[in-house]
Amino acid sequence: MKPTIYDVARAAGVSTATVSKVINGTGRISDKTRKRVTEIMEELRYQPSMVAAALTRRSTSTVGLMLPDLANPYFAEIARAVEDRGHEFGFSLLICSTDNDPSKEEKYLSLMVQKCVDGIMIATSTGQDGLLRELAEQRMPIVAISRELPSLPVDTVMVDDFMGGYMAGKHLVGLGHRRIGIIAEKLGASSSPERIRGCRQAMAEAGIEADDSLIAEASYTVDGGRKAAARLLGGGEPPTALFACNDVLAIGALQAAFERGLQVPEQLSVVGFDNTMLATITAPPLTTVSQPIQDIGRRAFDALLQEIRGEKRTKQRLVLLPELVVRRSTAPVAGGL
Amino acid sequence: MKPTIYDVARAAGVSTATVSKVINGTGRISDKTRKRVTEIMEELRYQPSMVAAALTRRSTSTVGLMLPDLANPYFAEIARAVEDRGHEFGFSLLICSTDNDPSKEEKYLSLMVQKCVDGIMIATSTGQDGLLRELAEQRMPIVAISRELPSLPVDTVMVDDFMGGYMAGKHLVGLGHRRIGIIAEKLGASSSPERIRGCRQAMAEAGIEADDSLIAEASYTVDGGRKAAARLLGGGEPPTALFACNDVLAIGALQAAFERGLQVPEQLSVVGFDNTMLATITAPPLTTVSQPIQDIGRRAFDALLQEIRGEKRTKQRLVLLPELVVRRSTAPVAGGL
DNA sequence: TGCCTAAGGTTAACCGCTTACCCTTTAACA
DNA sequence: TGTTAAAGGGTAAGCGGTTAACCTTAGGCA
Repeated sequence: MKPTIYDVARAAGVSTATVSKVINGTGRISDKTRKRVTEIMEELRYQPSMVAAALTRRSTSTVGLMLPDLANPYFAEIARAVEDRGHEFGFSLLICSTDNDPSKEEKYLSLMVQKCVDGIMIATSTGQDGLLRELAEQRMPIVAISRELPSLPVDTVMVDDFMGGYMAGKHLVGLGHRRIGIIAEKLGASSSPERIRGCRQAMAEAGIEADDSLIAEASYTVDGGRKAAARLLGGGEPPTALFACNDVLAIGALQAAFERGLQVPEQLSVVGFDNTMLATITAPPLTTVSQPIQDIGRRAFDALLQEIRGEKRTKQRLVLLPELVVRRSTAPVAGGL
Repeated sequence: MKPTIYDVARAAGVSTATVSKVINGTGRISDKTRKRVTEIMEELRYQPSMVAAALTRRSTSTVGLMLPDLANPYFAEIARAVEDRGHEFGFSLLICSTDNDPSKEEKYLSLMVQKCVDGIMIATSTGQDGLLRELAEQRMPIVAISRELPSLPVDTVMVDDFMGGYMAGKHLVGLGHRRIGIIAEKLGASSSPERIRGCRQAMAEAGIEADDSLIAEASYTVDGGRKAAARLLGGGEPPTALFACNDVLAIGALQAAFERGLQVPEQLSVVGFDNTMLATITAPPLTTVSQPIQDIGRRAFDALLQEIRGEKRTKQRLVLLPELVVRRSTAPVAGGL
């Protein structure tokens, strides 16, 4: 049987209170006693039970992380960043993949409450009513990552999607493109609309009229991107450049181009978004708008931690700047400027 | 304040024991009482605390998952598979990325013990002494995923690495290749050696002599693979085919080929291993040995669950068969057979 | 010498559930 | 009518820690 604090106390000839104080470095304990207790703990290979401690402390040192799919590289990278930052402060993670399924969201949210997480990070577009709203109103620490939960009193850490879209658009316009297709995620609550708006702003500044026939919706998969791109490229007057609202979709676009025998970037430029590791391994490597994923994960955790510790009075909204990473999937429009 | 079981009991005019029985469906409770208690719980929005329950039940319904890096697609996919299977049975996951750093491994192992996980899944090559051995000997449920822990009494779920290597080798040999370079992970305890052995077996059967100058070690990154491939391709009599011990390394090989101006597959064939999503997005798409990742995750969890429930007497070693997925990165050797 | 205080511990209640065991009521049955 | 037993629920002792409050001792100081 695993030794308990009682075993340690008995062996050391002290009370459990003393042992507890030694473990936590609280209270006043003489060096002599501290040393003896420490030795006994070592000897018994004692590991304090965090679940018992959690019960009295009313804190589990665990935070929940809800995301659409852990197998998606973007979210896996986010999760890793949060994990690392959390561990630095002694927190561990309860990760749940929702597949953007509202019923799973609700179920996992409830799980997190039952497991008594100290706070929740949400990287999934989610219903803003039901349990989540209830929790937010009860002041459960919550931070939204990369997606907004506009009607809820929670912290938000995200990238400037509009600016990112603008950068992508500007880049393409600068290369002389005037027919620019856009591939967007389906989800209403996703970040695509802002990215699109940004891209169109850049186009508008160059005097290019918005053309809704140049926007295609896709499901959040490579294949979704491929099909959407195929639709755009198969149209009457096909675009010379494609802006995909994330790297996964951009990869689909690359594939669609390949299938039509279009050279990238000579005959078609492609820009992605996120700058996941995927962008570095495509051929050609993908020009993309880079999200500071490490930073997002870290800041999001830090914000949550402040909430947990009650160090904050007001909800904050942190918007980080994206950066354009030019690789080899974009080039001046065919035929020159 | 969150309502407790006492609040529910009081409001329903019953004892906490009764409420507990209603929650867990144990004991004998009349329909009338059950209904009343259920209604009160709903009304109070009561969520039972799993941490309190864990303390008395001595079970947290949580399993630990140790892997090298959650941001690595292969492990992210494993994690996702385990997560899904776990949730089916009411278990959640405590994920820790070790970066193959022995000190982190030890630290996270200790964390898992303190958090009282019901079992541990290890997908990281790890020191087999220290805490892990101790736990294994104390019959803590443990299963090794994809890597063996030979000297420890634990269950193992893995793919037949030898066979996978053999399939890759056979495929290349069948295409007429005779100079086949191999890119291996560095780590001693990794699965590379078996994969290499399999590949060489296939070569030997074709009458090709082993040539150690055709093996290059790489760190587990795209860049590592790129450098290793560059070394092999830069040699005196360069190989016409490359077998990389995983997809990440294979992608590096693809890049190295591109840099040298070698056409894949016309001038160089490349085979990977794992069949992660990466293999589908490279250009050309990667021929690779497929691991049944879903299956591995699922089986591994099932084995662990059996251990946890004490339904098993003997340790088992489950070896799944890989499958060769031929895409477009391999072709008959230049110059024909 | 007497009083005060700091140092170093101890006591015991409590955290929110679970569960072995016990008690009461009622119906069945001989 | 008395006996049993099943049904339905209550009692209370933990689970392994934490912590407020309290106790004891000894040194400092007037």
